[in-house]
Amino acid sequence: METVVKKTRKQQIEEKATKLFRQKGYAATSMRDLAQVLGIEAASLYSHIKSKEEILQKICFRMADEFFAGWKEVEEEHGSQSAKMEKAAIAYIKVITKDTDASAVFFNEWRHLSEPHLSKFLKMKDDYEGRFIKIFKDGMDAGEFHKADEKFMMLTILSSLNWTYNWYKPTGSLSPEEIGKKLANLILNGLKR
Amino acid sequence: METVVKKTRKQQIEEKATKLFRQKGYAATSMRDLAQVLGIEAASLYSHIKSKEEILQKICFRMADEFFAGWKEVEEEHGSQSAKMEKAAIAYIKVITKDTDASAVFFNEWRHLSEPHLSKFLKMKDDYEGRFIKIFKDGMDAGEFHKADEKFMMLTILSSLNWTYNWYKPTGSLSPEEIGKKLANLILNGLKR
DNA sequence: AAAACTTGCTAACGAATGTTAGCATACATA
DNA sequence: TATGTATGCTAACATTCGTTAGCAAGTTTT
Repeated sequence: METVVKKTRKQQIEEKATKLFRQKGYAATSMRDLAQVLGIEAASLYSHIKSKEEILQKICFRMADEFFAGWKEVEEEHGSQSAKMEKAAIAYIKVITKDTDASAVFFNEWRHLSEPHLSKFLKMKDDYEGRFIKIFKDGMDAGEFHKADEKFMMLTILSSLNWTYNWYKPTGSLSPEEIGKKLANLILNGLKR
Repeated sequence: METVVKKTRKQQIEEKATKLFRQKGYAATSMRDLAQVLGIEAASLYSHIKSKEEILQKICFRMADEFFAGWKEVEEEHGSQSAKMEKAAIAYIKVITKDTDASAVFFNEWRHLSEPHLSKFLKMKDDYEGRFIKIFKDGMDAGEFHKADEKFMMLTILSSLNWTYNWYKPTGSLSPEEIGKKLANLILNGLKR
């Protein structure tokens, strides 16, 4: 006997909007596009939401919150920086794979946020990236990693992790944990054998 | 004595459009925005271009052509797959860093191409990615690389390379060649020492 | 000097945009 | 039974969109 969780209309709107924002981009998605997918009129959307941008804000900040929540697991790791790195990758990939549509919007559409939301968003992004940088820095200081520009490292590695939303399929052979492990391993040990 | 190359109005339009498409996205950039940057009326643009999308097409396919042209250098390399990999990374980064604005548009705005341009574009993208995949496959077959999913590899590595348009500054300390080398090295040998 | 090309303008077009006002119906709660 | 809440409609709004028509002036080529 399955429990059917009743989704509010507002939730349905946000879900469909997320899909559309990913497919066509935020700016190219009209409220009439969105309404059509739901089988209602565009004006009816406004019984449930305040504005188009409100939906984007919800998506972006919910994702941001989840990334920060995922970092808890990283903080519990007190071993090597490599181990920390792996934990971070796994936590990150878990969040992305849970909702690839929302991830795509998070990564690509945040620039359409208006102030002050945009500034708040960018501050959170900086904060998060800083945590990654610290792992590299600590690893280098401890002699565990090659000496290198840690910002360069962070950008390179985060870009690999970020990209997973583009190809991850829940039906694929790799679980999110496995993907995180493999990516961390590739980054730490390289391609060569 | 410097030689001033005269730019046609059409070239100026394409340059400014590239910048705007990168900043605001294709869909969110209006012809009036573009005209304003150039100090003319929106309607005047049409003395030089056929449509808004024509500009996007120019940008996307010029970049694609440059990536393919850069592959010539890779084909001249007949050493190890690692050496080939490095050549490919360098060629790739050279193209990206030559015009980061156009690169950003190339990577993020191609979905706004209409048919049949979209299909042509995707076919070129597939072709190019296939060439990268082959390096990994050959490297694995030759026992030079760890055994792994080569498509996974390609996606991971290309995403790192692609991302450079986001942070490269011509005034920075690293030349495009150096960046390509460093990235290839990071990928091949990993972070660990 | 004539023709062609470049560059720009004003005015306007039809379509699409996000959003509001005002109203109606069903359903759950008091 | 009365009331609030969720859900939806039609009609319309002001604005913006990409684009075209028609014209004019300056510059280059013939």
